[in-house]
Amino acid sequence: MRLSQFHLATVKEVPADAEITSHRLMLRAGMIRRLASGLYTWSPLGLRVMRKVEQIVREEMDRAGALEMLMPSIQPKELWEETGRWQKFGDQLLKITDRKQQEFCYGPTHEEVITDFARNELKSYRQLPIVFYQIQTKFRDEFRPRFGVMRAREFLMKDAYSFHLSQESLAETYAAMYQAYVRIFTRLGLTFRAVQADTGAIGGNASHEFQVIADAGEDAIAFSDGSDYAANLEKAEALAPTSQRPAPAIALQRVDTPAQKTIAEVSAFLKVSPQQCVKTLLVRGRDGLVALCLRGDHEINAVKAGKLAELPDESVLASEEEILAATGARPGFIGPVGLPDSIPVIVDRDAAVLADFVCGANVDGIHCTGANWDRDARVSRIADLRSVVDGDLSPDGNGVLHIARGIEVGHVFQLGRKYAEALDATVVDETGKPQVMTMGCYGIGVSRIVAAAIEQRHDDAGIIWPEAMAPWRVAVCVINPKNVPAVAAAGEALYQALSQRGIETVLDDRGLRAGGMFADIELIGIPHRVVVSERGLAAGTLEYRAREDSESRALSQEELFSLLH
RNA sequence: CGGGGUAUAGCUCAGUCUGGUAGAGCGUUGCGUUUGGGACGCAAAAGUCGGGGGUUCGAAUCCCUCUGCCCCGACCA
Repeated sequence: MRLSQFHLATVKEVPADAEITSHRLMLRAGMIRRLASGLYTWSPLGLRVMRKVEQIVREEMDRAGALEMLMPSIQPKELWEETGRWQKFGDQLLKITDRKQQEFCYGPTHEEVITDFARNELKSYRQLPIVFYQIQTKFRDEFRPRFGVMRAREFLMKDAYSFHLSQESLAETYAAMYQAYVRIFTRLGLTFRAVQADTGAIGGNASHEFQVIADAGEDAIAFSDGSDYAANLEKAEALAPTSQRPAPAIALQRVDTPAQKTIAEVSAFLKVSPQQCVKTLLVRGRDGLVALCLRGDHEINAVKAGKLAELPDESVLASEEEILAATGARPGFIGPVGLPDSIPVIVDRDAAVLADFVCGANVDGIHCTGANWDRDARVSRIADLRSVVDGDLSPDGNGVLHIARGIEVGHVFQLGRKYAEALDATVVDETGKPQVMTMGCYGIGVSRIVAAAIEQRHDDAGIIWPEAMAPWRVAVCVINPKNVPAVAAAGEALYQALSQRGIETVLDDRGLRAGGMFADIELIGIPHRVVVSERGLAAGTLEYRAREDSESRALSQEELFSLLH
């Protein structure tokens, strides 16, 4: 490609509200332009990068035996009512009405459509297992679109769905897809981690997220430094402490804490560590209020709480009025000592081994010291309630956990029979009896990968693409070609020679001054740059610089070709 | 959904408090000088000041209303 024939649209200024690096750099490089909230136009430059990602995804899915197809982006309401998701998906589902007043949605995902396809197409167990996939635009009406294409409403996604007669078959395909994902993200040149994920309300058997490690990531992940263990923070188990609870050593006392409500305030005021305090959360259970007790330095894990039998899937904190009515005290002074018997007290494993701890006294302005379980406070049961923290032991017994930020770019999921059951997707088995199929689903956020790569690889000058994602591998920059015909000719010849060797090359023949040319090429992240100049021509060398290097070096044409081979 | 902010030239933003003929930088066009890290000079084009309503002799500026966009919050005791 000759840049003089291309629409390169770099800009110097970017809106103040473009907050994260990848969003700013994509705008500056002219890869995307915003059309409306969460909607972006991909320029020729941006699309070149997205197509690179798409192609690697496609090749690896094909290699893994998945079959590409294409489903409509618009889906009929009736199908979504069959699975109950027309209501359940909520406001993120963009609903549309056609001129006949028939209702549709713009697909946020395609379980309904593919399962409908499968129930019509698949009749016999002999056709299984089978994996279908598509690469297609999705729409989710996000509550808060932000960070450019990282959390856009419209985005490009690869979604795959597998169909099986047995759980064993699903497990095999799941493993194959997992391996395909490892290949994809490795080929893309990204630093990533496959982490165990919570299966959520769908309740499948296994799920992994593929997370690109980056500080701007929206997800927290926990990983062991002594093993392969890695899990989403929502899922990571906090091991039970090995120590036994000490015997009570001191008597229960009530002390005045007139204005100390938070753990930080109480522990500072009473000169005890937060680890020696118990914090109590009152939440609305399935049947009245429930108390959850944690060590003062720990945080509640909402997903773990949601799995308790006493609580709904999404627990909600009690209001100040409810708390006052139930305990006689305001938030900040609640504790397990002297709670009404009607409120179950569920205690985190770590809080349960404390003795002589500090907690709220259920009287405004008063806390207890020297409190002890059983002697002073009921324990209905002990559970894992908290999020793990840096330094916790790994649940698999090997190493210590660390916390990192990640960007979720892929998700593999053993779905089970939920959708096949709802849509009655069956095949006949060896005995001729109909069996509901078992399913898996496997997603990759193609457009998000582009942003995630920039988040992971950039410097002050701009983007640093991994070779596999770069819009071009090599840029040939010619200095002052208009005044020096020999330089123009040499640049053209080098461009032809590289192109003929199958090396994707862009020729910067715009005739810009050197500074402007270099700034653009660095901003758009081309991995290799070659400068053709009067100076180099006289010396008989080319000036080469890798995007990641800070110095140029002189190469002969042969050396350049072998380097780029 | 709750709270806050914002909307002015193609882009990024001043001007609004204190009403009085619409501004800058970047970009664009033309001419000239330049040509190895985002050059310089001269000239030029370019805005229903988000929409509607009101107050006023007079509104980008004050008031009401609608819309778009952005930020913060949704697990804190």
